[in-house]
Amino acid sequence: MPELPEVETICWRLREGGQGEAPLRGRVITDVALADPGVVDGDSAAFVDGLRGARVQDIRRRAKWIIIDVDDRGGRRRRVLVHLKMTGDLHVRAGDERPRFERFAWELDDGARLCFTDPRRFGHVELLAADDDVEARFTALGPEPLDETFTARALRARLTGRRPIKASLLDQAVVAGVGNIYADESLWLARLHPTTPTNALSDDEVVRLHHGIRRALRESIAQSREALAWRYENRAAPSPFRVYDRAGGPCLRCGTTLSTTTVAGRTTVFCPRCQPPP
DNA sequence: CACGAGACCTGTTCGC
DNA sequence: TGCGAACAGGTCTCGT
Repeated sequence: MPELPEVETICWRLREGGQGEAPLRGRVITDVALADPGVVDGDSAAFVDGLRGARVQDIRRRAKWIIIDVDDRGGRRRRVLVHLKMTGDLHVRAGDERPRFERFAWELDDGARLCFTDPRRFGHVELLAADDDVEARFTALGPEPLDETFTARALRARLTGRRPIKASLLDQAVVAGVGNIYADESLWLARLHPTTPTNALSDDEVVRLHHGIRRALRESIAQSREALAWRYENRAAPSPFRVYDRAGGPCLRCGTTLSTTTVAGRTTVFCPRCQPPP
């Protein structure tokens, strides 16, 4: 499921606790339960052994990656990278719970467990070597769209080629963390048709797109509880999204029926009136 | 080189 | 109600 706002919210939830969960920071991993060794990149035995006795120091996000800093039982700083891909989730559960689709879990010193669940098994986890440079893993990623340094000018500089603008938004080297949902949300806010050639955007359109990306992501993080509840628990609740999953319904701005098309192989929803073809 | 299609997996939803 | 087909938020790899 997760794009930048959902991954950000999961990191926040793990860091701060809440919703019945205790904060993960400071917990010691007493054991590792590996229900599906296939989710571990690299040596799965080293993953289990390297984390046993480790203490969690921090949980961070870069693009759609979750980075967990731990100090292993020898006191060395190690990093765990988790990518949730389409259907992964990471959450703290009571010690006696065994969630459906659990792939691995860390048994914690307070009796709880950090569970990684993923029905589709696209997600992966990796324990980096002690001397591995985390940042080096992410050099191909574009800027964080919510950073102060991500300006309209910075966006413009990366918008090259004549592929559809939606394909560019899905490219993690252009903007890190945007996926199919927030690409559609951003383009609707910017009133841009998803197939507009990237290099045909005017300066004004780039400014609108820059604004749309940041607004869509910021507002989703702010409403993250709703978004998560909608995603995971209650599809009957009102959709927190402006166009995603609303095909066939009315545009929230002009009432025109929202259309779908396929761009870059992905289902794409847009308003044919607010977002006229290029 | 740039771009799109296919592959990776499996659960859920849709249509007959 | 049952069953197969279509579809799903991401990212790599490969072929054109």
